[in-house]
Amino acid sequence: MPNVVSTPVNTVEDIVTQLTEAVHEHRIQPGTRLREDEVGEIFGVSRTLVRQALRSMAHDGLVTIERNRGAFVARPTLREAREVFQTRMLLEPQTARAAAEAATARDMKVLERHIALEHEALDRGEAGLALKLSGEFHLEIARIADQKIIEDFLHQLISRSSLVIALYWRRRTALCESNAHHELIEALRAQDADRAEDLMRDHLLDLLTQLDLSDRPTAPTSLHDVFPS
Amino acid sequence: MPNVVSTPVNTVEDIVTQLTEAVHEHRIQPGTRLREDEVGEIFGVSRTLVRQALRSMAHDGLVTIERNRGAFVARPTLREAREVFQTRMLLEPQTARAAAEAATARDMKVLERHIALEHEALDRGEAGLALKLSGEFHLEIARIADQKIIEDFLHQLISRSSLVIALYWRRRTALCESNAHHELIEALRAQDADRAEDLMRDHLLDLLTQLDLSDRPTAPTSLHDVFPS
DNA sequence: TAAGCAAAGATTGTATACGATTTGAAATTG
DNA sequence: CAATTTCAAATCGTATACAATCTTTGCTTA
Repeated sequence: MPNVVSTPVNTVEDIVTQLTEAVHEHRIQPGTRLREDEVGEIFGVSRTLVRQALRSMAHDGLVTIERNRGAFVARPTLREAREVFQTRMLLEPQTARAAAEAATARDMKVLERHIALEHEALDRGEAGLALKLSGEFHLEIARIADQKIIEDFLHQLISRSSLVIALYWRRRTALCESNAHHELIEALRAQDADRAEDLMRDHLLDLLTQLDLSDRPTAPTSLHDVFPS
Repeated sequence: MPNVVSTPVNTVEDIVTQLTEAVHEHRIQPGTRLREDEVGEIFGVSRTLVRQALRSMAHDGLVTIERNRGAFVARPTLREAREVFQTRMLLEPQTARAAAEAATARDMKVLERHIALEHEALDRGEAGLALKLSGEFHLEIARIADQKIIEDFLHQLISRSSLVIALYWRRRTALCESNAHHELIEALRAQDADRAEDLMRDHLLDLLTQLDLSDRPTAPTSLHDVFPS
C-alpha cells in the first residue's frame, strides 16, 4: 500500500504507476498542479525523469500539459466524459465475450480475488481504493481475453473514467456496482459469451446513467498531503 | 513535401510528425534503428528532444524502445496485425455512422480532395504517399464524426496499420482500394448512416483478408538515405 | 484607490556533461 | 583454429546547468 514513498523509486514507470494509482484512488484531484521539482523531490529523482513520466501520463489523458505552464491532472469535460463511456461500450462488450471463451479456472480465481479485495476496501470505507480495484477488474477481463491493443486502450479509458467519476459522479456514498461484477463472473465461469457481452454492456450503460450533468469544480489537493515525506 | 529537413525543426511534435510521416510512407522500414544522436543531428536538436519524440512514438506503437539498446521502428507480429484490424472493425463502422449523420458540404470537399491527392500520388507511382493519404482519409472521417478519443485511438491504429502493411501486404503493386473510399463518400454525402457503417466494415474486412500470413523480414533502411543532410 | 507597469522570483524548455551499459573487435588461450 | 576473454568505442540513462517564459509583487501614476 504505497501511500508513502519509502524507497526512492528508480524508473519512469515507477513514477507513472504511483502517480496513476494516486489519481485512480482519488487521492489527487483533477486540476491539481504537478510541479516538476515537487514531484522530483517526492520521488527522489531529477526533473528529467519526472518530465518523461508526466508526458507519458499526458498521453493516457490523465494529465494535461500546457507549454511553459506545467502539468495538471486532467479535468475531462462533460463531452469527453460521455465519449469515454461510449468508447468503452464499443470495446468492452466484445472483450467480455472473448474473455468468456478464453477464461480458465486460474483466471476466475484472480477475478474473485479482485472482488474480495474490493469488498474489503469498501468495508473499511476506502472508496478510492475500491474504485481503483473496480477499474482493474475491467482491465483484468481484457487481459483474460488476451487482446493486447484493446487492453492498452482500455487502460487509457479506465484512467479517464477515474477522472470522470471524480468530477461527475452523482452519489459518492454508494458505488455498489459490485453486484454487476458478480454477475459477470458467473457468466464468464459458465463460458456464456452472449450473456457476458450483454452484462458488460448493461453495466457500462448503468455507469453512464449515474453521471451527473452539472459541472462541479473540485478543489485541487496539495501534493505533499498525498505523498508526505 | 518535406523529404529533406530544410529549416531545423523546433518542437518535439515536429520530430514526431516528420518521423511518423516517413514511416507511414514506408520511407523507413520496420526494424530500422533510430539512434538518438543520428536523429538529433538530422533535425538539429539535442538528444533531449529526440528522446521525448521517440517515447511519444513508442506510446503509439510505432517505435519499440529496448532499455540501454535504443529505439527501433516497430515490427508488429502477425498476431498484433490481426488485432489492429479487429480493433479498427470495432471502432470505425460506428464512427462512419456518426460521420454520415454529421457530415457537412465542407467536410465532403475535404474528403474528395483527399481522394484526388491519393489518385495523383498513385499515378505518379508514389505508393507510399498514397498509403499515407489513405490512412488520413480514415482519420478524417473520425474528425467529421467529432469523436476525439476515438480519433486518437484511430491515429494509433492507423500508424500500426502502416507497419502491418509494410510487413504483411500481399501484392505490393495494386492497393486499389480507392473504390471503397469512393463508395464511402457517396454514403456520407447521402447521410446514409446504415450504408456508411456497412461499407466501412466491408472495407476493413477486405483489407484484413489481403494480409499475407507468412512472415517476411524486411531489411532496415538507413536513416540518412531518408533524410539526406 | 485602482490601473498599469517593471523587476524579481519561480518554473518550465533545452542543451550539455558524465556515468552506466552494451557492443564489437582484437588478443589470448586451450 | 575455434572459443573465450578483455578492452575500447559507441550508445543510452540520468543529472545538472543555463536559457526562455511566465507569474507575482511592489511601485508608480493618473
